[in-house]
Amino acid sequence: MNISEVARQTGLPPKTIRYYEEIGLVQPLRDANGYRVFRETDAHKLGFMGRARTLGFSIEDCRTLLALYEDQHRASADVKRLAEEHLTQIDTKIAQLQSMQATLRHLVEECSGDTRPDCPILRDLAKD
Amino acid sequence: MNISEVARQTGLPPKTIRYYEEIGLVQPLRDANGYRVFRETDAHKLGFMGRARTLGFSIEDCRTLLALYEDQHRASADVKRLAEEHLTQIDTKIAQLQSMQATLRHLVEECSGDTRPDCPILRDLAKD
DNA sequence: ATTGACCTTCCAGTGACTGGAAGCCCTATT
DNA sequence: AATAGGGCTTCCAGTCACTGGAAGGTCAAT
Repeated sequence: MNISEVARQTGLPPKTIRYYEEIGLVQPLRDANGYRVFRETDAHKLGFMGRARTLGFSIEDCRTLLALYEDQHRASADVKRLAEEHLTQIDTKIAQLQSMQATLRHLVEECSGDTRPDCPILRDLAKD
Repeated sequence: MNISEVARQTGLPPKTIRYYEEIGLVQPLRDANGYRVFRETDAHKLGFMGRARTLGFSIEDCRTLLALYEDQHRASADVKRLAEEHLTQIDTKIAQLQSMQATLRHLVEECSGDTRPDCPILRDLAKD
């Protein structure tokens, strides 16, 4: 399977797949012409990566998750802990964004948004 | 005013302040010994930057906001538009994170988190 | 033989810092 | 006067996860 076919199957861009090879996440074979040859297992790993990335896991977390996936003797507790830590980070991030959202929404509502220079948004940013 | 004093006043790390000078956001004076000398206006600009960054505006947006702030003839509509666009991006980001959060929360709940290898999180990531 | 779509590698850039090394400057103490 | 410490300077490299682009080899069809 060539890179574009794996890209189609996984939804990952070829560039990203090459990058994942570079950082050691997959080791496709090579054809006589130098082209990468992906096995089913490679494609599967890359699909796994793609879904884990979609859930916001970092590359290093994904690496760990892949290793756990491939370890028959893993404890689900290890997976769960990783997921819970990540979930906590997501919660934190959402809270931060919601705080920005609330402030900004309020300021935007206050702003007349006409041709006059007076603006509560700038006033807020310029406050001491 | 030396850099550490401005850092204290604005809450920005000295490194960040030097970086902001490097990209042309402030132009502090220089003392005979080469030390940066910040005026009140510099400190004020940096405080403005800090608050705008806290609201999640990109550096380029901050640059625009600063220019609008300094333009006596600005229209508040320009400020409002920028803020609204940014708000939309925040909304989008929150929605994405909430989607991750929901999926992950569900998976974490399903996972027994014990010593057995069976794990719905990995099953989900490995699905076709 | 040529076209055009693949594939390859390598290098640079993104955003917004952050860490660290090497070295000058200032003040206070010995 | 020498030294210790802290603060200041510049410059370089690293972060994260790609992404864009250049230069060039390969393949299938015309």
